[in-house]
Amino acid sequence: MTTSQSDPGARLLSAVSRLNRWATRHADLQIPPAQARLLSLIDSIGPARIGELAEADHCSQPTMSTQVQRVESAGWASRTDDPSDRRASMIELTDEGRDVLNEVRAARHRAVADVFATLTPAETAAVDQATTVIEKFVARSESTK
Amino acid sequence: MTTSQSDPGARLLSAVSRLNRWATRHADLQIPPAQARLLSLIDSIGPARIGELAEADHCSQPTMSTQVQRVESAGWASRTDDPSDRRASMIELTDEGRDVLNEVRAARHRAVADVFATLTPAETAAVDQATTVIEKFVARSESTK
DNA sequence: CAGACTACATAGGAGAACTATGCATCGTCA
DNA sequence: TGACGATGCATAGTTCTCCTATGTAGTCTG
Repeated sequence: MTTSQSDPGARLLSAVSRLNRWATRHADLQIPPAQARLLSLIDSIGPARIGELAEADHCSQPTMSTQVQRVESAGWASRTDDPSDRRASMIELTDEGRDVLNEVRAARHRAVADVFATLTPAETAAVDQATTVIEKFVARSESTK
Repeated sequence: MTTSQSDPGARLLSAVSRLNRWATRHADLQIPPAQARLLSLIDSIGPARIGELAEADHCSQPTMSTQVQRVESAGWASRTDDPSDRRASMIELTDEGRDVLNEVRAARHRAVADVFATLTPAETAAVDQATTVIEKFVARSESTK
């Protein structure tokens, strides 16, 4: 007997959790996943404060503090004082950080390449559309708090 | 300056990692995410051995051993001896486990409900298709090893 | 300008994952 | 049939990620 599995939302999140699990194990990132996510985030929302990064990543501020310290001590990001608020500082990628991020993206690409090759054109299109919707989904969920 | 972010595969995995992060924080699951994932897995592939579960979840055997012990001691799964191999045992959901799983699915549904309400019909359709493709994706990647 | 608020850091703990390793059972083959 | 490698699982120890609670320094406001 199987419990009901019909709700689209539950199904999506379940599938995403599983794909994420697969990707974490399969894509050989060289760096911890959370740090890869952070580099990608800094790259996309530009120089930002710790609090802004935490909100955008949907994690707590202390968690982001720690992660920033890690990527900073690895030399992948740097802080500059926020002239308008001496408590805060702006986090941005270093050149080395950008290199690492590009390597992360290459690794992700390599991870899916084999499977992508087996997809039909229609499925490839669906994946592309799916990605766009998911990106919009996460972005929209920020305002929904 | 922004590094290139055009590769479909890298983009998909990045988006998925972010949505998963959002879901983990936002969906109030009551139980740890890995255990939720395990209940869902046991439900979908039926009574199975630890090794089979580990492979299907793309995790190591020791990791699955520990997780099974947790859901077992919580009363959500049970073991029965595998008659054909005394080293192994079959893991299956208990009635209570099914109840918990249904609650997990309800929580996931609640988590996305607000955002789903803001999607256009076309986007909803895209999400639905996306889910199907992702499920296929993960399933197919099993054979690609 | 005192007190509330804000931005970040630190401390401490739980969960999830890994590799390495040990033990019991299984299968096979001399 | 009995020894030996292979297999299935458990345990140990470590790393990473994340949380809440709390402390501290800087900012704003009545």
